[in-house]
Amino acid sequence: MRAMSTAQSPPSPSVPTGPREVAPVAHRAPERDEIRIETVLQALADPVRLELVRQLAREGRPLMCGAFDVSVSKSTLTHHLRTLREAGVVASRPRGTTRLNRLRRDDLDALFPGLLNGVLAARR
Amino acid sequence: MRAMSTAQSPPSPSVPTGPREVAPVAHRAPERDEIRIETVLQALADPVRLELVRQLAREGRPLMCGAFDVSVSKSTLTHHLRTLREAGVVASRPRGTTRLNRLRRDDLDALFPGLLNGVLAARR
DNA sequence: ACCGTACTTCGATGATCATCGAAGTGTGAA
DNA sequence: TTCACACTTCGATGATCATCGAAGTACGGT
Repeated sequence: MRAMSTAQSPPSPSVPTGPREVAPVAHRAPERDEIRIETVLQALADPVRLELVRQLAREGRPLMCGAFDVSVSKSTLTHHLRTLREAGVVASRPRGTTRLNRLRRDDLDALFPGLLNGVLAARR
Repeated sequence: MRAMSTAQSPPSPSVPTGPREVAPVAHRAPERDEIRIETVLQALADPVRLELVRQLAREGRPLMCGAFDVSVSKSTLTHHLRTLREAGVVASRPRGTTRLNRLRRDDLDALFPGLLNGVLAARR
């Protein structure tokens, strides 16, 4: 659904690109000033998602979806990464046929100094 | 239910005080080393509970249940305070006919340094 | 054009949870 | 003991959500 995606030309010259209320990309992430603490905490509160954040922090570099070591299905992993992305905890950009997920340390540290370090300091 | 409560004397001298597996008080809170980050984040993730923590931090002293300014029913407030208590975020002790709720800053700062400050630093 | 890999979307399902009112418990005071 | 106040427990309800498999989309290589 959502029409053929490969089409890059709108059906008619009217409304050339549209008002573009949200952004053309499917994978939206909030700007820094749009990140809300409730959403971030909600995102971090899930054990699987917390583990994803831990692995990103431990590796210290972006990871593709398939590189995470969690015991959930592919679709569930997508769901969790989307939750983290929409909360502003991670950002992701396509890399060939895969997708690189990056921990938004700078933004989180700027908005909630100490939060991420405190969470990561917790003993397993 | 739970038998007549007014009875203060156990039925028999055997098992004078009992092994007391869980503690005689109804309001249990985890010891410092029992506090888990997932539970704490889960507790902080709710908007009402986050507001309770904010008010406790702002006042800088224990507050009785009735002193919180939130727009939920009495029973819902009890539910949220219990969630915070069982997560280890607050501690509460009876004070006459009321109950004083205290933010467990020391324990949280020791376990997850920076977390609470980061959360409280978030702009409303 | 075709295939395979990598990820996403969809719809369903079971579990958890925030919410409430009503009824219960406990404490201090009259 | 009786009352009023402060809080808790209970049971119900609607909402959110983690989970999955199946089907869809996108991209790079052959």
